[in-house]
Amino acid sequence: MQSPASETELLARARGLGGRTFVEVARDLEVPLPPDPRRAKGFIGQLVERALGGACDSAPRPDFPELGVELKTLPIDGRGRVRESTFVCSTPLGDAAETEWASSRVRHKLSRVLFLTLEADPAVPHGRRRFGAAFLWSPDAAQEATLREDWTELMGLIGAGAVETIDASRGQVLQLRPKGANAAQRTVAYDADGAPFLAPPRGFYLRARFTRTLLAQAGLYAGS
DNA sequence: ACTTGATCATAG
DNA sequence: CTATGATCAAGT
Repeated sequence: MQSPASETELLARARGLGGRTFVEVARDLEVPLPPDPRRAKGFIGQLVERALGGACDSAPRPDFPELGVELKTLPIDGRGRVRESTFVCSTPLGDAAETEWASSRVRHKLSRVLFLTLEADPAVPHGRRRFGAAFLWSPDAAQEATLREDWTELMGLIGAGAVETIDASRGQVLQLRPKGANAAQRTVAYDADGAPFLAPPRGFYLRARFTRTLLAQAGLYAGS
């Protein structure tokens, strides 16, 4: 699959997946669908990247580098509501931690996003679940201001050596949560005096409450 | 129903 | 180990 030449083409391809089941798309790409979804959490995301002609590696760049577009799947429950938060990127805890919102990875990741909704109703067998609507999003002025506030607060605490005081309840739309293989994983962080210590790796996530508003903004809100 | 903390797979 | 892709599952 060639990479899409424009946003229009990318969006058209994504919309072409709408209504199709996971098994159908996997079969077309000649990749087997893992038998146990619990052990294949990111599989559908990877499948969609391939189906749309995006980058299939794990390089720290947008999924569609020429277009500057990031692809995110959005799991939707039986009532049309977003079920899960959306992972954005890992959180820099090291001595080279970012200090400017304008050059932050969060801002770059979220500058242009293609959301593809998918069925995530436990009542539907995994293979029979279908892709849904797709829409492109960039933060408007108010959304960007809120993201910047959250990011600045969280990174400020990290810069002050207080990463361990941060829990997932902080942040209006952006939150910090563990992001690792398990709770025992550690990465290097720095305390207020600049001394290194080991801390669980963290990641930035968009709250489901927030992506739900994006769905509504796109005219796709099906909940009550 | 919803959130928070924990976890799973794969590539380089 | 870090990055990518996320969802699971316990607690409230």
